[in-house]
Amino acid sequence: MTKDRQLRKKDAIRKTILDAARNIISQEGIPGLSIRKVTNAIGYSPAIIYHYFKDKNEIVETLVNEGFGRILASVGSVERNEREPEKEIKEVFTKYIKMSLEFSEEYKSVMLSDDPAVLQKTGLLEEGISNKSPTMQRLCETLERGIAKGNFTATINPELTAQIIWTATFGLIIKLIVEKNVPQAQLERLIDHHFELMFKGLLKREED
Amino acid sequence: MTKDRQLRKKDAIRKTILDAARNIISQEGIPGLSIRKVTNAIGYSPAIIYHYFKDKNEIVETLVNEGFGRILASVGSVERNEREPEKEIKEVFTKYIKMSLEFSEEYKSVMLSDDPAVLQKTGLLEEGISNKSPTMQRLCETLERGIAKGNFTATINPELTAQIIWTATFGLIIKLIVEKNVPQAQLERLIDHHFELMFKGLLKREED
Amino acid sequence: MTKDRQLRKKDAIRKTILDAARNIISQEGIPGLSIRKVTNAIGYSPAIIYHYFKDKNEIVETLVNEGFGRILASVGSVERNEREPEKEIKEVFTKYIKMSLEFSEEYKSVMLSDDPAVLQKTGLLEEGISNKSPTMQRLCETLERGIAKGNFTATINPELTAQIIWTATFGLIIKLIVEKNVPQAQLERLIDHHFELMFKGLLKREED
Amino acid sequence: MTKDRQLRKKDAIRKTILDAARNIISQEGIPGLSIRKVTNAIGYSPAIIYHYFKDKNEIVETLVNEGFGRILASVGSVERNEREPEKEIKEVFTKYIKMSLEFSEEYKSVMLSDDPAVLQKTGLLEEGISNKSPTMQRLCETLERGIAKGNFTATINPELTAQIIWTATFGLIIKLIVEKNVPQAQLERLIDHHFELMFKGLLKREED
DNA sequence: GATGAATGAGAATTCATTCAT
DNA sequence: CATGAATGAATTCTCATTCAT
Repeated sequence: MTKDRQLRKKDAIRKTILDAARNIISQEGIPGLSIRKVTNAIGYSPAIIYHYFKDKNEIVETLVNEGFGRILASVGSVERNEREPEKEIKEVFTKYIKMSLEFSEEYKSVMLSDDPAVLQKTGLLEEGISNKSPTMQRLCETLERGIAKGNFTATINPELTAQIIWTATFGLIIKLIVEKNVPQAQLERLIDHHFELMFKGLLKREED
Repeated sequence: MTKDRQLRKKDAIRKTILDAARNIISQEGIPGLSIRKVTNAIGYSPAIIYHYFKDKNEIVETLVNEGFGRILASVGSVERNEREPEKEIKEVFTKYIKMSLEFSEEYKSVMLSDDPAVLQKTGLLEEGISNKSPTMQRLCETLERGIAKGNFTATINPELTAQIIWTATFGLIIKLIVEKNVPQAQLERLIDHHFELMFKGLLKREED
Repeated sequence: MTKDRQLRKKDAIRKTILDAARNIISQEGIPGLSIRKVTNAIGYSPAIIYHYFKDKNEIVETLVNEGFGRILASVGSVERNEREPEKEIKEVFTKYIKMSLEFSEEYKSVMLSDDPAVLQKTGLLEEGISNKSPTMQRLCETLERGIAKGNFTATINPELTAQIIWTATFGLIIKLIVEKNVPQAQLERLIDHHFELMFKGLLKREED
Repeated sequence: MTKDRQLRKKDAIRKTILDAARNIISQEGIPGLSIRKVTNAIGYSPAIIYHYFKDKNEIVETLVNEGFGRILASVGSVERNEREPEKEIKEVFTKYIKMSLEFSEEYKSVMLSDDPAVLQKTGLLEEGISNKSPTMQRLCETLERGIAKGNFTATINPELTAQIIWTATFGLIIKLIVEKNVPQAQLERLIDHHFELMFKGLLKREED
């Protein structure tokens, strides 16, 4: 119908706006985003924004939700590795690091936001989180599987360990984002060493 | 004499300004700081700021150095522990975590700022950082001592390990700050587990 | 259509702004020009300026080019006089003097500005200027023609001579502008005598 | 007396202030002069200025009068040259050019000021000026002497010629000041050529 | 004499937003 | 649907000047 076409067109323009905004954010960060820059980029006038979004904030929020979804989806797509759970963990987090760095500014803003609504999605330090957050649940399961298989130290507390692996990785990511210009080679050395350190404590030892 | 009193008064006002600025930063972050807000808060006219500080940047820098100094001082006060370097590390980082949580908003603002001036002091991912930053240097030395003593795995690269220990701890701190209301008991469990994980990878194993 | 009308309106406002700016410059000189004064004069808010001009500089440049263009156009309209190049020179400079006195305040502001952007257009003392400035080029050509024809002393250096004729005339103009109330008759006597001296020189000639 | 000493000291400080101001003006021009810069330069506080001068303007005026006096004095010191009046003229104006360039900013401001009080001293285009201004009187006398001796063309009107020589030289000076960075060699070529043209004129002479 | 403190006015820009068309 | 025009509030910073001490 005509309505359909209109809706589709409206969505297309929304997308154009979001694309431009995402682009600017990835280059200049969220504080660098301005309506003018967006409309300059897409060849429209500043006023048009308010036709498609309530205000600047709505753009940011939309972007943030989107980025979040994308990261979760990619992480969720990692397949179980029954035999070597540590490889599964490494794969999941490596993907996670990569995705985070790809959408670094969006990632930073979501993850560092203390807006309660956002925190409800991002919080993971509370006791019992593994029963609430699917992501943490899966990580815990993987850890438990590893313990059961004899790959991981039996003494660890799965949930706490999951939380610490997560915060440790999170620290690396954030630091990499903040320091922006870390050369590729150094970045890879850091990531490697990160897992090295995590695992050498995680894996079962002969003497245990 | 009078000069003394004047100097003290000048310092007092500088302090007032810094207090106001610190306060604003706590609430709105470094980008939220503006000369106007500061002078509104203290009931002066904007121009007076330039009587006490060269420019806005000098205020930010002063605050950054101050916060940094406080943390460094506390961390620096930890004594060497020749026999058990891992205990020294644990003590240093425990103090560091405590101090960071105490001045959490300032810590967050400083550590997450990508202002070049700030980054010059907070950056630590670059290769060779252990020759530049005294803090990283000490951490590296401790690691090397631990390797020499046979406490730490000989295969680790001290600088990279120092960086990863740091980023991992940093991630824990930031997450604790962002999630604000983590209960004390959970907080302590997390910190304990953090070191547990770090060390079990760090300590030398029999089979090595 | 509507676009036309809009464009015309936009141009009209640009013109309003330029008029106000020109007015202020006439009264207070280029350094006296400020965005605020302009918008106060036209009853708009300061921000709107940036809708019509990139920045303050663009206004100044536009004005400078405009004034310059007017003078150049009038000077350029003088026809070549092959037989008596000195008459051509006299005519060009007479027109130049007249135009300068007509837009005296703008002329003064522009010609005495040491703003680099302005100087780039008004500078003419540098060696080789006759290859850069069309005006100086034409003057040089006329001088060379005069030498070739045997009208002008062969020993003169065309570029240097062009520069000196220019500066001498410039001095007369500026002095006339500064002293404002020179009576018409005296003005004409001065201009006449100016060319007399330029052409014949002070020293007695044998043929006199 | 004590009063004497006080007065002398007061004068000494006035002089210090003026020195600093002169220095700043010669580097950054009159618009570049600010109370703060002056007091920074002399190690006093801004407020002290108002002890010795009514306001900023009084400093500028004092400087301007002083510079003017200096130029006149130096020009007045040129000795008469009975036999070759053209050499006298050249010497006077060469000295004048040199002095003007030395105190260029002050010179520019005085000479371009249209303040009536200043104009009374600087005006010289009016008919009969040679009976009012000592400087112009002397120049006229020299020209008349030159005519009497047979060195200068008899047809010239001394006063008008004096005025034109003056304005022509003035144009050269102002242009040199405005264009600031004219290299020394080019400057000398221009000055040479200036007198060449004044003395010999553009038109070819039979004796050439 | 001298000054530190303070200010009000003004400088150029930038930005999100509104509104009539 | 789209926009040009306009604004008010904000930004940092500079400057001449005043005044109590």
